[in-house]
Amino acid sequence: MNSTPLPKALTPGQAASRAGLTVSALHFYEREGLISSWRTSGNQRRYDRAVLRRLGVIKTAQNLGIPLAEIRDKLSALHPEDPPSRDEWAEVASGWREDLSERIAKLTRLRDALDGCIGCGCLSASKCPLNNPNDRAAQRGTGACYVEDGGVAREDAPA
Amino acid sequence: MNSTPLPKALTPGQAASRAGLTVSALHFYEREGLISSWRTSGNQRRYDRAVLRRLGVIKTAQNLGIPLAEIRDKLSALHPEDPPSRDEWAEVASGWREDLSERIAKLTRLRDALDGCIGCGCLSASKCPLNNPNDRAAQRGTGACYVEDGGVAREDAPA
DNA sequence: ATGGAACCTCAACCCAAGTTGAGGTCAAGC
DNA sequence: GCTTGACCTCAACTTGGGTTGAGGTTCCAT
Repeated sequence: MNSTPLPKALTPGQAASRAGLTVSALHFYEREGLISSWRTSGNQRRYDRAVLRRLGVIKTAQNLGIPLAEIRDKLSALHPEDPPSRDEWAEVASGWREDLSERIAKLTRLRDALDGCIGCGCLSASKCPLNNPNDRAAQRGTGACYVEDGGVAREDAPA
Repeated sequence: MNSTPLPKALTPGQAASRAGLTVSALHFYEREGLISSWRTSGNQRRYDRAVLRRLGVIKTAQNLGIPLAEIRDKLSALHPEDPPSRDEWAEVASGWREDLSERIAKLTRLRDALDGCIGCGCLSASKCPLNNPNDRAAQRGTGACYVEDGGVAREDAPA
């Protein structure tokens, strides 16, 4: 049962092309502790097939905008090595999902604000929720950062 | 009507704090051609109040994830100096809006894929649309990049 | 047994978007 | 008239996510 047609190990080139990455990126990830490999007698890297899963997770998370350092942490929290259990993965993925949802919500708020502004030529008007050209925001702490975390255009309720 | 309480020019410190930025960022933006200033007899920068609008646009666009170089291009296409017309602004903003919508759509697709995966413990399964652990993607050109532009989980239709 | 592809290490470089620091000037209040 | 804080320039540094290149080795097919 060990004579499967699937090779047990991947060379760097195979791993890279299958993962849609470059070999240098693989080296980089290894240096950064995101993946691991072993060496042949000739000092060449070999990757377990499971590395493809890991690389998939890494790419996905990067797509989500998660920095590598956090990916590494989550990944290493998951398991010292080898396949994560469903529960472990679910927990990590749920965290990322929340993250994602927040980012979607933020972008959506931005888009709504932008929609309003497109119609109203708001940029030069005095009440643009994106923009605040009129200094009133200066009263609210440092900077007129309406569009930062948590909401756009909360210009009402100054009290 | 010219004795308004509003000062006609802003010092770097004022501009920075009103815009919610640092003075060094203002310098940087000026070097990069995103904003402009004039100098006092003592070589200190002064900013027109309109710079706050510009900085607002810049921050907004950055929030949208637009790189400074593109912001600069759009901004300079708008007008050599001074207030953009409503139409000009509308055009730029519409472009950004589309951009934003695309990004929202992409993140939403990702989230949906992630949702599926959380439920199914997919990471270790062989058909994860986020992840593609099973090498089949290697058949489709370079790399198993399901989650890139245009869709997630197009694993069907291999022909 | 040899030529070329794929691999190795290590250091240097790249980009964006700024920040930090040194060394010097300007402006305002007491 | 001096101190203090805001300002000036210029160069170097930072972080993140890698890429590029030099110089050398290994593997595989012919």
